[in-house]
Amino acid sequence: MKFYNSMIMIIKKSKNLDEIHSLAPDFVGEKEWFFLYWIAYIKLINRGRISTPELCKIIPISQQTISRRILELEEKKYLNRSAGSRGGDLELTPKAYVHLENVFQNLQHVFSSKSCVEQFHGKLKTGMGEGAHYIKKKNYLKQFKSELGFEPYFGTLNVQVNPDMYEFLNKQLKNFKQTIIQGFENGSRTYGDVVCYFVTIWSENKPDDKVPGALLLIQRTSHKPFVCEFIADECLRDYFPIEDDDEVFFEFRKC
Amino acid sequence: MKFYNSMIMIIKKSKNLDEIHSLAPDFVGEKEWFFLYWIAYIKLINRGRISTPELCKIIPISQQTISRRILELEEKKYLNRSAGSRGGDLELTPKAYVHLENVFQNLQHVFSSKSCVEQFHGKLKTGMGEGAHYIKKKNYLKQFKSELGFEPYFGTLNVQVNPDMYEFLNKQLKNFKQTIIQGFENGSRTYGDVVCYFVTIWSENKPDDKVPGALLLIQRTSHKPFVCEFIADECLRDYFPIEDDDEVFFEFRKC
DNA sequence: ATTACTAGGTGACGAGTAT
DNA sequence: TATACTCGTCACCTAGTAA
Repeated sequence: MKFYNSMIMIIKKSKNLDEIHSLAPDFVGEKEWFFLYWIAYIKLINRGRISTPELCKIIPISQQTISRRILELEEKKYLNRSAGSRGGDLELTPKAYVHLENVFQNLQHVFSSKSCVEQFHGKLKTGMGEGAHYIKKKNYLKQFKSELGFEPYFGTLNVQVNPDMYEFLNKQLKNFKQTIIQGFENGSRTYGDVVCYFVTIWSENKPDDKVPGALLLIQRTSHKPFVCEFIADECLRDYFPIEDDDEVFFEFRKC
Repeated sequence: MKFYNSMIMIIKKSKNLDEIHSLAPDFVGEKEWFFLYWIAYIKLINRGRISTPELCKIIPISQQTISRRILELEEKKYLNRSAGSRGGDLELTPKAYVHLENVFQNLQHVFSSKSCVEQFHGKLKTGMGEGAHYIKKKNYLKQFKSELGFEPYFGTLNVQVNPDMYEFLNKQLKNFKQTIIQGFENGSRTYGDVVCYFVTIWSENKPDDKVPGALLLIQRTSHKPFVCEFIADECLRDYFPIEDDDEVFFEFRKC
């Protein structure tokens, strides 16, 4: 239980108002925390005085509420307004930074634990055959076999994931096990490196039949955003079987 | 302006409700963000199913509101509840992690900018003379002179800062310029290393007369928490002059 | 211009309770 | 046990406006 304490800077509300004040005269709620966060961030880029109408343009609350919130937080010693009225220079106290830092540290834990999202999914789409074009090259093929442990089927499985998932996936990629297939030159054309991530793939049809494969990041292709290309040692379309717009699931294999 | 965008995941409210829904059907407010944050953190330590009454013990909101919030966030595709009712296993979607990560990244900016708090202050207190005891040792004295550029006055200035400031100061210390004075043995006793941070010190009396000095972290002393010991090349008590409980200000010299 | 007070309307919270 | 509904209350937010 004490483990949770650092996370919760908001003491559980009680029916008795006096009790709140004796327990937490400097109570900070969600809204107040965000206000401090906004101010801290704004101070990074805009040092100096900011008026409440200016803040109002940036922060999604009204000028009146901003004014009230500043007064409250000043009262509770989270803010100092060095200059008098007329665009006073807001400053967060160390007390405020301690609150921001608590959340920051917890978020560090969240994002440093690699597997905060374990499964990804998307819809099967028909690719342009670009991926297949690459895979067929003997030079790549040899490396696939040695690096991935299988000789891939001559075609890629194109899975379109939603933008948020794609964004998150991209940011998390660095945490996952990868291998790089070296590029090469073939007369006139240059074939770039291919980054492969080790994944397992499955479909709704056979949720317990997870097939090992690889997610490819072909460096030089202009592959559409939000589409991931996968390879495996057989034709997954036939294996599962699946068709366009069917849901495809995948997860990264542990390092 | 576009610089601000990543910070604001809460679209400014509008009078027209329809407008909100067309602009941001998946609006996440402060409370909702914190809810996702709490769930993310709880999932780190307690993988598996959690019931709403259990969450209620941890999160400072009622079971009813937790239930309602889960439904809302499920509706907006921030949460998935894999199992049916009866303690369903909550899971954040990548969309939710993107929101958490935005705030996380902004906090990284806040805390990586070294000088988010520039000035510290506290009240002058009379020390136990422990600091002075150390400074008098010739072995330390020599090093102070070479490392700090001055021969310190035979006594430390003890400044008591409030707990929040002390906590924040401690966490931020690693960002500041320091030098280590090597410890030594003197027959029976061992004198530990002393970490010195380069600071400037001033008082309310002479706000423009900032005196260079050093903040000492004497490794082996059991110096009271929340008290910082400073040295300078003269007796600061007489120089300013200041007495017990007077406010003393200090800031770290830039690297 | 700015800050901040008052007043009024609304949305959110939690108690009680059905399922 | 659990989840989630209804409903009364209240806190909070914004508009208007004073200073």
